[in-house]
Amino acid sequence: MLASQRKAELVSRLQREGRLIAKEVADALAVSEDTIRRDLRELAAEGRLQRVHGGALPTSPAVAGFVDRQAMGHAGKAAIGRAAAARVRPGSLILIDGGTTALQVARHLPRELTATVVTHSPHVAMELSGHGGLEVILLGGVLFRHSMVTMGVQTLEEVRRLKVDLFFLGVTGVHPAAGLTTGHHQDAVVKAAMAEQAAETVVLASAEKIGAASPYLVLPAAAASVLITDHRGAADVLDPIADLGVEIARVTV
Amino acid sequence: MLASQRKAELVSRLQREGRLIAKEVADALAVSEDTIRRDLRELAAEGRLQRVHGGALPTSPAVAGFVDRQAMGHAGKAAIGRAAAARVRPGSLILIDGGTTALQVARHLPRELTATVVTHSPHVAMELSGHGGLEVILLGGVLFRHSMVTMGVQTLEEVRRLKVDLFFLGVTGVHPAAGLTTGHHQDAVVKAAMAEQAAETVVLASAEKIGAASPYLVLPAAAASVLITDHRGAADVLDPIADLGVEIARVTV
DNA sequence: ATCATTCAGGCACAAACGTGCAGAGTCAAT
DNA sequence: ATTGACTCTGCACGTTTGTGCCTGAATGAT
Repeated sequence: MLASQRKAELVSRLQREGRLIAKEVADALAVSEDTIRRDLRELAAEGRLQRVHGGALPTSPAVAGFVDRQAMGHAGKAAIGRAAAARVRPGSLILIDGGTTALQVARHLPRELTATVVTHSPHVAMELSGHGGLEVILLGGVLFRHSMVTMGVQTLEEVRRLKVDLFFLGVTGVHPAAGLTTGHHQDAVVKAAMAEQAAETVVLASAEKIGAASPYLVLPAAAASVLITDHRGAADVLDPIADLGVEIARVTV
Repeated sequence: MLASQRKAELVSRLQREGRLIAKEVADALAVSEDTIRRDLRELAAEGRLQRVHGGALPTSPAVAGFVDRQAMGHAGKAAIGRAAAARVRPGSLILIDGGTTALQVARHLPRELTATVVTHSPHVAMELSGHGGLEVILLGGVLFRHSMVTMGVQTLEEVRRLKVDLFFLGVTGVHPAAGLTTGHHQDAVVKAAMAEQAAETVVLASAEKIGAASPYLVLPAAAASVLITDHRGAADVLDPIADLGVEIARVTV
């Protein structure tokens, strides 16, 4: 493997995983830790990542608030994203929600995958611009700053014209009684409309969202096909949801 | 084997495998590494690949290509962007094209400006997410990788519903006879539709585009209201355009 | 406070590099 | 056919770069 190729791989891994551990990647790429450390040092000098003891972290880029959320709990979200991406079948039509967890799904779609991806998140769309095999369709509408997705009647109208195989839904609360919830009214409406058009809805929920409830209902919990989470607590929190017929997929960081 | 034939083979291999190792291909093509190195050096000089220690890598397309273009000639484009942004009146409804120059317009919009911005570029939309006073409307459609804008019937349909005050148009050629031109058919159609809906069309053209012509016509030069450029050559290149009734705004870096 | 891990810098070796040069081939003019 | 100019290729040379190992210092966890 070429040195510069290895460096590119490091950057790409960092973006996908949200962190790098020198020892791990040295092992994975079959070179010495010294070499990795040198690479990391040089990449840090170029400002392409931030060096920390034991490995490296991303250099926080542009959109501040959004990125902050991205940094927190990144390892778990990356694992959820990876597990979710593995469920996409070649040739299928999928819908990806906005938000940091859904963005991780986009990041983990295989480079060679051939499929059509619909999203209302410009962030997701741009992330996928590097995937040559994908057709990316962006839903229009009014840009909603907090979560960086488009919204409004235009978005709704476009969603309602679709019929997709798989919808990756991000929510801020998953509760057996309160259902799948989010913090914004309009957001809830759009998400619900998306789920309506999908054969299967895959819910992405990092650990802290399990058992939580936000003000606006997207769907009753039973409407989900699969729940992917990195929750590692007692099983009894998830059992009531499983009892509703939802497949629970637990991932580990 | 002919030298040029060998070079073509190198490029094709690189495309297939994503990387070239000098030693490997020297072996495979039964020539010395010196010869391969020389070939790679020349191909790199032509910009057909990127030379690295040990071999070569592709000049990364898609995102990288876009970023590269962003880097080049940015001083002039920034000045154009600033001058263009100054023309936006508070409370107006404006349309911003995709492309690197148009992105500079977005960058230079005053932070406190209150207005509505419509764009088909997710890049522009994200750039504007920091401007609290703006309502940002993103046009949906199929994402076109080369210029990172949405396209297709959906985009066109949405454009045709609009009536805007100002349209900032980016083109790759400005010529008194050939008109305002761009390198892609669909792109030209969308740009034309946008201009159709705008009371005024402001053309953004960095110096190298003046006097140039690309294959697809967007509009006749006379259809522009204003041309903003950092061209500093003899005035006689711009005079024929001014004679068509187009206001010429020259900026300096 | 102790101990394992991680780090930067130095060293040595191998691989890859650029350059200059010479032989082989091509081409056009004679 | 011969000549001379030119290009392409491989080889030899000394230089640069990348890598792994080592050492002593720094860091973080216990």
